[in-house]
Amino acid sequence: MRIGELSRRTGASQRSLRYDEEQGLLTPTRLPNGYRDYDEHTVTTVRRIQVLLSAGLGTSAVAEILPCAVDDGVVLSGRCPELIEGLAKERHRINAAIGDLITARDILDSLVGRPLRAQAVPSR
Amino acid sequence: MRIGELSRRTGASQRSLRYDEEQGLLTPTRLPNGYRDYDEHTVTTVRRIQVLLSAGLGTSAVAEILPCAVDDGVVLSGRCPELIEGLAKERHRINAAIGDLITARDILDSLVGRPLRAQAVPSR
DNA sequence: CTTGACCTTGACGTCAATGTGAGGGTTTAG
DNA sequence: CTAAACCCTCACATTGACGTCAAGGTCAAG
Repeated sequence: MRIGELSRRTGASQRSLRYDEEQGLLTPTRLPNGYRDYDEHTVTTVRRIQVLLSAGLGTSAVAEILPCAVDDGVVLSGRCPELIEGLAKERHRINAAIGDLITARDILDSLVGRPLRAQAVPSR
Repeated sequence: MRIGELSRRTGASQRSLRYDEEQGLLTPTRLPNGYRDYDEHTVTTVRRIQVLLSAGLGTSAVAEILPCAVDDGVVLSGRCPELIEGLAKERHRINAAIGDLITARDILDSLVGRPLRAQAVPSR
C-alpha cells in the first residue's frame, strides 16, 4: 500500500511516516515510480510505534526495540542480547512516569473534592 | 528565601523558577535590592508544579489549576467554577496517557518474555 | 491534453521547557 | 579594596516530533 492509505488507516500523518522512515523505524520498498510501498504488516508496526512514542520513548529507543518484535508478533525473548538492559531501564522510566501521572491525577482529584481511592501502583 | 535556596531545596533550576514566574505560576515578592523573595510555602508549590508538568500538563494548564490549591492545601471544591470542566478533560488525558504507558510497558515486557499480568487500569 | 489526486525531496517554521552566556549590580568575608 | 558568591535582565541556542510550503514527477479519468 502507498503512504496515503497507510496514513488513513493508522491516523499517522504522512509527515510522521516519512520521519519514522528517516529515523530507521520503517523501511518501505519502492515502486518503480519511486513511491513508497508498505506491506500490510506495517499497519501494526505503526500502531506500535505510536504507542511507544506517546509513552515517551524516543525514536532511537523505538528503533532499537522494534526490530525485535517484527516477526509475526512472536516473542523473541532470547535474541537481541545486550538490549535487554536498555529495555529494563525504559521500563523503569515508564513505571516512574505512571507514578507521576497517578500523583498528578490525585492532585486534580483533590481539587475537585473527589476522594482518593487506595489503589495499587500498577507495576512490579 | 532567595532563588538559590529554593532551587537547592526543590531541585528545580533557577532558570525554571524564573520561567515559571514568567508564566504566572509563581509570584515572588522582591527584596529592596530587586532579588526575588519566596516564602516557605513555595517549596510545596514548586513540587506540585514539577509533578503536574512532568505529567504532561502545560504551564498554562498548571497556571489555571494552581491558584485553586494555594490556600494551605485545603480542598476548594466549590470554587473555581468553570474550571472543573477543564480539569475533567485533563484528567481524561492523563488516564489515556496512563493507558498508553501500560500498553507500552506490556510491549516491552512481551519482548523480554515477561508474562503479562491481568491488572486493572487504574482509573475510574 | 488537461485536470486532479497522489506521490517525491528539501528546507524552513513551530512549540515548550530549559540551557547557556553576556554584561552587570549587591553583599559578605578577608 | 577586592574576591567570591550571590542575584538581576536580556536574548539567543537547543531538542524532538512534527507542520507546512515549494517545486516538481506520476497516473487515471474525462
